[in-house]
Amino acid sequence: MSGRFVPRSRRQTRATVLESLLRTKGAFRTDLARETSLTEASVSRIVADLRSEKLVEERKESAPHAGGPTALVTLSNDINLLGIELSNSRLSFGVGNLGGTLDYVERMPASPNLDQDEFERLFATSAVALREWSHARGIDLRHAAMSIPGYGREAGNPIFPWDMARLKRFLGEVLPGLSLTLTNSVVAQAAFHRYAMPSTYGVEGDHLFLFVGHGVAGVIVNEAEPIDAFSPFEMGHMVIERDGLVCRCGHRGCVEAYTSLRAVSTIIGVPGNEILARGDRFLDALEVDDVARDMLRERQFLLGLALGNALNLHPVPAVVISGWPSLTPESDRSAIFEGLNQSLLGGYDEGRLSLSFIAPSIGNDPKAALSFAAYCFVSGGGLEAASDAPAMEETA
Amino acid sequence: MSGRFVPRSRRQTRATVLESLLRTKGAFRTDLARETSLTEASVSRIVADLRSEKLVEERKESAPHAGGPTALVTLSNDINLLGIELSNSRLSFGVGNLGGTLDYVERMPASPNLDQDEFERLFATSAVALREWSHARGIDLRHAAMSIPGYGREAGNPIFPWDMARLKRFLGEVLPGLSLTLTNSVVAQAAFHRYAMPSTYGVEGDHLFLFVGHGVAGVIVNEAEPIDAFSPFEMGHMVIERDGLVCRCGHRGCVEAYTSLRAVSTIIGVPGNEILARGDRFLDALEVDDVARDMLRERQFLLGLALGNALNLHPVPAVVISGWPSLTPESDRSAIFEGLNQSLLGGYDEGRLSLSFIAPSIGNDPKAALSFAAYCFVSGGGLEAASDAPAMEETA
DNA sequence: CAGAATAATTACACAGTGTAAACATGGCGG
DNA sequence: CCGCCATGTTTACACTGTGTAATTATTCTG
Repeated sequence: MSGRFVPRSRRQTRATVLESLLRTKGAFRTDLARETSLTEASVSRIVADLRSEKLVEERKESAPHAGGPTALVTLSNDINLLGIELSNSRLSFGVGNLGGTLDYVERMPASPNLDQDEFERLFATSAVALREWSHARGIDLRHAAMSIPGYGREAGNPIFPWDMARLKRFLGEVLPGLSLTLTNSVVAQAAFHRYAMPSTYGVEGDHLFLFVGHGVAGVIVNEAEPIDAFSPFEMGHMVIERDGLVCRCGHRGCVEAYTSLRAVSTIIGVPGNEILARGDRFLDALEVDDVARDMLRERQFLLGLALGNALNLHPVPAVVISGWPSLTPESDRSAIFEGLNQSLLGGYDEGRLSLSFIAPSIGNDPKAALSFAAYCFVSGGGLEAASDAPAMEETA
Repeated sequence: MSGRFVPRSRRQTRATVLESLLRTKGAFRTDLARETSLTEASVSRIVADLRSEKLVEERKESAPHAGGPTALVTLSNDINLLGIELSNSRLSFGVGNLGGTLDYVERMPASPNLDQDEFERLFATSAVALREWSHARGIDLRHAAMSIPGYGREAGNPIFPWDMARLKRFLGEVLPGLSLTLTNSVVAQAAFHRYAMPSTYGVEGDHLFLFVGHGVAGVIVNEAEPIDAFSPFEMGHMVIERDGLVCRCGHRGCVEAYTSLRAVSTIIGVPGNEILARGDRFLDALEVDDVARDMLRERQFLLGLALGNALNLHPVPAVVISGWPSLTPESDRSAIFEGLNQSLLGGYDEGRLSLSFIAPSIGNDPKAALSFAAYCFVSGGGLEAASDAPAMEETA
């Protein structure tokens, strides 16, 4: 049981410490030592290192009792990162710090079918402005991350069928000297929830975070693992009804064809963004009739059915759903549980699966990409990408 | 790029070396160094260590060219392990060595509903015989593994709903002083394929190994990861047909209800084990009529559909199917591809997904459990479980 | 302002590593 | 048959990150 000697690389320990600070937004050395499973001696050495590099700061703050810790270690706010976020409706990017504050934002409407040429045209000019802005302030960007819906499939991205090598090359040219990580939007969202939102949802531990928006996808959040190991969970194209509704992917009967924002907006005859904008009471606010309401219940049933199927393959103790179903009244939403009950092995049981809902967060782009950039920077130990270990460029 | 200094624990390096030897069935030191990413100096030290503990041996064997390696390092064959395998039709166990040779086997018929009391009665007497046998030969067992279908679910095992704590306690009492690992049957199968079969199937790299037997389950084999990190892949209870056939799990429309050996045997009116026994030409041999044959095609279509759904959630570049579909003619089997084509995102494409079939291996129990035991022993560095690091008892 | 309580730093020993030099082995040409 | 050559194997050494334990610093309490 004695914590035996298992040294890690310099980069790795630094990463552990920095990641802990990013998550907690500052901690005393004692707590740091506990969280990182290092001795206080090691923490002391590492913090001294990081401080000399101006990656962390210490603010005097004493505990209420005698002999408590004297200073709170926090990440420096002078580290600048770039986040780029592509979504179905817009392209946004911004510069911010490790605390998640955005200092520069630009958002441009974009079509769900934005092609790569258009993107390059759009971004090229903005990138010049961005560079001027940073240059004027003497800001140098330490890392950049771009999140893309559907990113990470071997088979290519079904939503934005871009050439990733070309994208990297392009960004490398437009933002010279800046290390960049591409990632899936849901992974970035997970980073956002973990690092930028103090405690939006009450789920601790491993869980599935599922988005029901234009697509139906999520991410398995494994607390014990680094975020870049999270696997995007593309549930949207599970066929649940043979010869069912036609989906944009070309198949029939996909979950997405039934439960996406687009499908819902067809049912109630209201554009998708308006549904989200109405928030909690959209069914009432939009005067949805009973027929449509029944259909929405049915759709939620199918969502539950598919979710159960997915959980049979990949069991997790908790699921958090974000999207339009989070905005329906509990009585309608119960259809999800009914669906779950018909597919989840052993049936749905509160004790074994905790299912919760959070309101879809809209309009905070590109904070998710920024959070992910922060994670990337930190998980590289705050060192330049070059020196040690395999580069993490290819992070999915 | 310079291979920086990242020491690992003694246990870990030993494990790496031993695992490599287990997989390759012997290697020259140079190759070992390459495979384990250690320097030859380190390999030298570790091999010297292992040799002094009689875990490995060196056999003189020189290369055909000048200055080649002089001795082949192999695992010792004097290390004895116990494998216990529970399946739907029998309970088997045996003692063997790291090379996979069984020196003692006992197989007992058991019902698919074998309950824990019966198991304990069955095993208790055999365990005495086993202990006498080993004692007479001065054999001491270094590790034991038991594989159980459906093992590893948080929610409990739907197939053998036993109390795992009690099972461990029982085995601990009947086989005192023997360290034991429980695992899922498919994980054990993966170990068997990796370590005991030189190259049964031509798949290299990550893949899904899918069994279609009494249940429909598989395992994702991730070459880069240790076997105990493999996740069992329970596809059998994915609901693919709402209000479809009743499944033994109580739900309707599960894959298993359509494609399990039991379902097939119902269609052609022949017991499941006979189907497998007939091998390659069971359709002809059993004089299956055209109606039944069409149904089997349909069932394979559903299997493909479900597989596509599963792969959407968890993409892998290759799938190997073992079970009755492996025994059907290619013309019938093509239905699987049709099903895949209707659910797999982007459709089925040879270039992106390699799907292959291998004959179901029957009658080799408990070799799979033995292979897994070998893996466990080796991945513990061949050290007693006590000393270092978190115990690996809980391996799923 | 002394004492108590805890935090933070530092000296030390240690384990596992890579580098590079020394040593060993077997085939080949003379 | 012998020395050379090419390669494999071992060893001496320096280095890094670690934990332990002793030392020093800080802040509250009485």
